[in-house]
Amino acid sequence: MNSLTEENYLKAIYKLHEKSGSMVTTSALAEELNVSAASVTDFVKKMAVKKLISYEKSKGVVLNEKGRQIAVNIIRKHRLWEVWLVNKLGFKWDEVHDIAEQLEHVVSEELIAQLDNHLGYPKADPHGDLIPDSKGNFAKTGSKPLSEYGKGDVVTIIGVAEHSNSFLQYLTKKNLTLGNEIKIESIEEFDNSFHVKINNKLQMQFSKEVVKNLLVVKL
Amino acid sequence: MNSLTEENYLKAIYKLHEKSGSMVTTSALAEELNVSAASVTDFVKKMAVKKLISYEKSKGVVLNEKGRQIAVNIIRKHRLWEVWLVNKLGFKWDEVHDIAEQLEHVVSEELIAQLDNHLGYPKADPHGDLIPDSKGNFAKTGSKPLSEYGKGDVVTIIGVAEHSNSFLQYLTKKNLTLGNEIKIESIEEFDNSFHVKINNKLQMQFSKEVVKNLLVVKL
DNA sequence: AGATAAATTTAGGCTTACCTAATTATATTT
DNA sequence: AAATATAATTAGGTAAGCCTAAATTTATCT
Repeated sequence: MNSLTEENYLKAIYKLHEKSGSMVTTSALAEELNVSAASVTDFVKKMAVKKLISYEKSKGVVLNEKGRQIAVNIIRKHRLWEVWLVNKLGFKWDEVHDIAEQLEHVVSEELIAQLDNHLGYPKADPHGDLIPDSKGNFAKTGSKPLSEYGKGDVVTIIGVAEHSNSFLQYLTKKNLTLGNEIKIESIEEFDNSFHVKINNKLQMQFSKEVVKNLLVVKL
Repeated sequence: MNSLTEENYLKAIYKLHEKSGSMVTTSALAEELNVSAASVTDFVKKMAVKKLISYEKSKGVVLNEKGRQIAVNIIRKHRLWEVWLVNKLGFKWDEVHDIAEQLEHVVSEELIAQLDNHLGYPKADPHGDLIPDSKGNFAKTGSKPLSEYGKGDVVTIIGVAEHSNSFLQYLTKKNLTLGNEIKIESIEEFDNSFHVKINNKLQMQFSKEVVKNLLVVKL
């Protein structure tokens, strides 16, 4: 019924909307999907006819409920597969994205239900991203970037806001993983870098790029 | 590089060649793939240009080494996924084919290697079909249909020659599974049905369709 | 062997998802 | 507000994978 391409468009619209909070532009979609803007205009018109999205000429698109439902379901599948790849097959968190990108399109409600069960109904994927339930609802965690906390705060890493290999590998190299406790010792005024203490032991320094992309909760 | 369609053609050619032992005809492929004969003619010509197969006009096609390699690799992936679905996710042997049909096209050497390891390097799938190794070699079992044995023979079920839901469900209903021992008590001359004893306990009768499709080995 | 049936191929078209180049609409400068 | 830059759309085309109908080849029957 819905093609691979359609699923990828819906997922991309969802993702870009999360980031910007507003309508998703033709050029943003073209960039995200690596196709020309002309192709995007073409395709979104077709999706609008199917009522998956609302399209306002020259303005952009937003997901309709129907489209959101599909998008969230793909995200659910993607994240469950990532958990499987890491927890059951032994992949690293920076190795699973491309494989999950393929697996997420496999169609079988039964399969996903069984997989979810096999994994013990995980709430989050290996990067700390929440896994929506089969109805499309996300649990809320109240996580914020480390950058929003200040001197003296003690927080726990529960996710990342950036999924590039280079960032994930940086964290791995520094032995930083989800669950680590961070105490903010001081903040450098000049470059907004953070002096922190990890698990009450190791002293470290985080650049502003790092603190922006570490998602944490206060205990 | 190779499209979904191409993979399905190669797999179909492999399968039909296994069955007939000779060149695979246009009409057989059309039937297997649910497309028109004209589409098959078109497509096999393109595959021949890529040297995946040899195509003789109006005669049919055979796989080249390159095409066989791809076909066997897909079969390997299909069967490993079936093992996973049954052994890890709890599916029944008659429920896994369609899902494995999708999973087999996921591209990642690493994934398959890890999956194989996760499953303990199985030699056969849930239907007893052999799983080729990563080089494309099959272990040989010397299994034959039960129909080739005679009165007094004692054999063990190691696979099925027919994968339809109706046959698999028939076996399930009768509580017959791989590993069961069959003793041939007598053969009915009139309709070639077999009187057998299962695991030295249960008396049963098999029609000639059943005995043809049960693959067994003699101890 | 000649006639008929069956299988295969050729010819011409369609749809999907893409493209480039040209045009139009929107935003940003000056 | 006019000029310019940027973004979006329209127009026209392409390749992949399919189709039907017509033509051809191969097989089968008397």
